[in-house]
Amino acid sequence: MKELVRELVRKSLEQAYAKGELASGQFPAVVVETPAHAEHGDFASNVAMQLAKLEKKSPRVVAEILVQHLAAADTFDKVEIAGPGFINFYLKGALWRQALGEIDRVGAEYGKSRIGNGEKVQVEFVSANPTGPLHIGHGRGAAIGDSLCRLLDATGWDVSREFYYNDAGQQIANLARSVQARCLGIEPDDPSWPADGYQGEYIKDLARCYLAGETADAGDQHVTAARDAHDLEAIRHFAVAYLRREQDQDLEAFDVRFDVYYLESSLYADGRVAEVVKRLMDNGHTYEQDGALWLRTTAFGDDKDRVMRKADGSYTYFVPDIAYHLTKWERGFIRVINEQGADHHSTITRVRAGLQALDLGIPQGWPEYVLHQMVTVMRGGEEVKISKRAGSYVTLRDLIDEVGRDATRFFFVMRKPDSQLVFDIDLAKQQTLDNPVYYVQYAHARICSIFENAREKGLVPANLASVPLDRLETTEEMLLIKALASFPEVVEGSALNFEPHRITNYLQELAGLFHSFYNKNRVVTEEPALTAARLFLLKCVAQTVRNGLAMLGIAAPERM
RNA sequence: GCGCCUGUAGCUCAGUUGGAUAGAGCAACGGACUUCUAAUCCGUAGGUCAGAGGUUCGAAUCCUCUCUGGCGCGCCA
Repeated sequence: MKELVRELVRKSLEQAYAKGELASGQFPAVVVETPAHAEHGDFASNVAMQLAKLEKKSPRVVAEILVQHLAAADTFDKVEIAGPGFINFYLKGALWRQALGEIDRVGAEYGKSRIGNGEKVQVEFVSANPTGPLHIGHGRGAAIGDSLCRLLDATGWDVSREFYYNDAGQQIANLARSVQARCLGIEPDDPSWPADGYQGEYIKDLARCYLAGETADAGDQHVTAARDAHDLEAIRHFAVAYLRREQDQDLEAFDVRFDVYYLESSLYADGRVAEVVKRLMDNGHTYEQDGALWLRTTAFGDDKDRVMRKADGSYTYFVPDIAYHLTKWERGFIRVINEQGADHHSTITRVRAGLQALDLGIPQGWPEYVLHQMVTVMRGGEEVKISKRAGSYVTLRDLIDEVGRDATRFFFVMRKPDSQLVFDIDLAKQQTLDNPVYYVQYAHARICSIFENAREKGLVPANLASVPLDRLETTEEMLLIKALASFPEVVEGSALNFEPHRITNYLQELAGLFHSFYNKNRVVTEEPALTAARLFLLKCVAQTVRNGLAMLGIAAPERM
């Protein structure tokens, strides 16, 4: 719809220029937007103001010229010049109503587009270390990352979801020692408790399962516990598989799935880490100092150089990180998006610097990042402190169990990733009007209930051809139709900007418009034509709500 | 100290990429069910967009500085 107006303005510019009424011949990109106030029309353009300087004419004069050349009598009810030089467009109602036919025709596809052109894009998200259960921060990452994937998929990208397991390195050694300590009956306050050990209760459970000889199945790993408290390697192996299984189960409960699980350990096993180190050295970007091998990341925008290989001979985490991202490049992902917590933002510069130092023609800004800020959990008006070490924190599983999957997902994506999120458990649990997710779902359920009522009266939704759409003319109906028509644009903006919260905002607005409509207008009336038209409108509203919720991985219940 | 993010109504937050009179929800107050779900709706009140400069026809939005809060600055990941 907006594109239609844009095109007409563009033509009008060309006309005016052809007739010599515009001198410059330089046209700015035509901006058409939806004004904040309805009295400024359905759409407005500021081209006249942008052109005024070039043309050395007042904006209103330029606007006059453009309006004269606007060949669109059958498109607009009214076109007027307002304020400093805006051109306001009032579309014919019939044109708006046509959008309903489109929604009905494409159904579940409504809102989707092809702007991604089938290009491959990889989204890496969650990527939690297998050292403990998923906590609330991972939850936000999972919800945002998964919604992002759904949005990119909806806009025509070929999406691959990836989870990177840091199953090697220092912290896994800490994990193994912590479990071993528990196996030996050592408590965290004991002097022989390992430094930097993980103190959580789950370590105790893990130790018990290990000693009991249980089997942990995760992905293609099937590890049976060796039961020997002195076999640190066996403990490590079991602990990683055990915690991975726990995480997989949590993610499944959250309805988040991945296409690829990539193991850090495999980068060592297949020699990729060694290869990367060699290449970086051959390229002359490294040097030795204090017994360690350094990468000159300052040559690529970092504020200090980074150690690659420690004095003890092992690699720091960011070497496998570079090797890992190199595999993404080699796997043909021109676009890669990493969704992470903002506390890891310093890795961005490092990973990009490392990739640049490989001299393989990888673009400077590759990969892209979406960082989400920290989550604060409130319960009973008080902040719940999160401390992994002490083992006291709210897990993702706790949340799903307590407030439900749908509310959890909605709450996690309803703020833009850039802002910190206050997760109010009490609010999310409330099944009342305060809770935005119920507000939206209720709109859907309510429409379904109206259909139920209509069916009981023998009314079935009619075909578009036989529905007198021109009977839809009240303010509430027109507002609903216009909101429905803007959905594809919202989806596009949401996907292109990596901002799923635009969808939650849109859905709350749409639900609000529906509830207003419902309270003022009766759907099932004595008048068959009007009833048919309104049922058709609501069919489109329900479809759009369903489509929007689907992009967030949230259910649209028919009954509540 | 340096880097990233943030600051909008009492609270939680939007704000269509620079547009016209800054919007929702909650909380407060006042209304609406013999009617398809009142888990809803309607109305009232609430603002120096952290502050100061700058850019221009036009700034919550862009630039500079100051201040607030969060995160990060390891031979941890």
